[in-house]
Amino acid sequence: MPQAAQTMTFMDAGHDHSHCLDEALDRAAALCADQGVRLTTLRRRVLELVWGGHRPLGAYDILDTLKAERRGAAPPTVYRALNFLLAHGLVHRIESQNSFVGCPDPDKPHGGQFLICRTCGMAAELNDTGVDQAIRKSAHKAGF
Amino acid sequence: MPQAAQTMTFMDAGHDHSHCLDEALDRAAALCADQGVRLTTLRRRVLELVWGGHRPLGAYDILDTLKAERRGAAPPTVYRALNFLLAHGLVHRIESQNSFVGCPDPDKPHGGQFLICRTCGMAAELNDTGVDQAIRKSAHKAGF
DNA sequence: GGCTATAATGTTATATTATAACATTTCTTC
DNA sequence: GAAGAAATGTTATAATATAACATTATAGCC
Repeated sequence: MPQAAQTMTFMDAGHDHSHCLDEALDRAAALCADQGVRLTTLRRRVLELVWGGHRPLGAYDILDTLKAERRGAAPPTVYRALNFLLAHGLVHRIESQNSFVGCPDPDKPHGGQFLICRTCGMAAELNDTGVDQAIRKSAHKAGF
Repeated sequence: MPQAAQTMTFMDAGHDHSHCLDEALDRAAALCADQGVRLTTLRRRVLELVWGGHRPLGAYDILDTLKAERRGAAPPTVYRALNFLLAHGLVHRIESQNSFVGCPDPDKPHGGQFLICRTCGMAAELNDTGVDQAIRKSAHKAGF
């Protein structure tokens, strides 16, 4: 729900992001190995797509890409992979958009707020205990 | 997205909420009059249902009730009324649930966070500038 | 009061997002 | 390589939401 009040300008031109993606995939692989769960080809590919789209992707966007790559990709194909990635903190779901983004920091626990640019759709994950603390404090006040 | 970490107990027994509902409807009517927009019978009824359900209601929950009351209620009937109410700050949408709640304080600007009880589904609106401030601060840090 | 423009609602169809249920394949472990 | 578990394939359908156009009601004006 938190959304940026102002537009945001990115300076992407000329900057190669591919190594970021590789890093993210490597960290994901390591994290899964640690946890004894399997980052299968499909799951890895979905994670790659989520990361590769430089903004949040809908499940059916991902599905469209998968369909072109493997025979018989269907909604459950995508949703199962996404649910796995969500469960292990590798992606987040942006509820206000029914869309998914890669988590830049899957190792650390964090609160789950995003800033989403109204103009370009880009999302940045907030990783700042201030917001969590304020929520916690407010929740306490409200009797939760 | 913020959710209560703990369960919440309500002491509803014996407490008559009907006057709260009346008050809410009266305030809504006043607010619409101020803004020169029409709180029609249908919109008022939907607001009443949203408030009357003591927890967030889905659009199709509302639709089911409406269907029993007026011939020809259909999805657009509900969604149009809800969109009107949303636009005028009379209800909020809880994105994580695709559900709707009455806004207890439609006159004041506020940030849109909710605490949602994991056990009973009850939602309480946060109205605390601390959270907004923390988000704003964090957004600034992130370059938004 | 009747006329007109606009807003609201009715109506039908369909888009979008997500899951259920069961079959098949793949992987791990022994 | 056989058995059990996990993952994926496959088909169908549920749940949420909107598009598009027809009809009705309302407000403002004469």
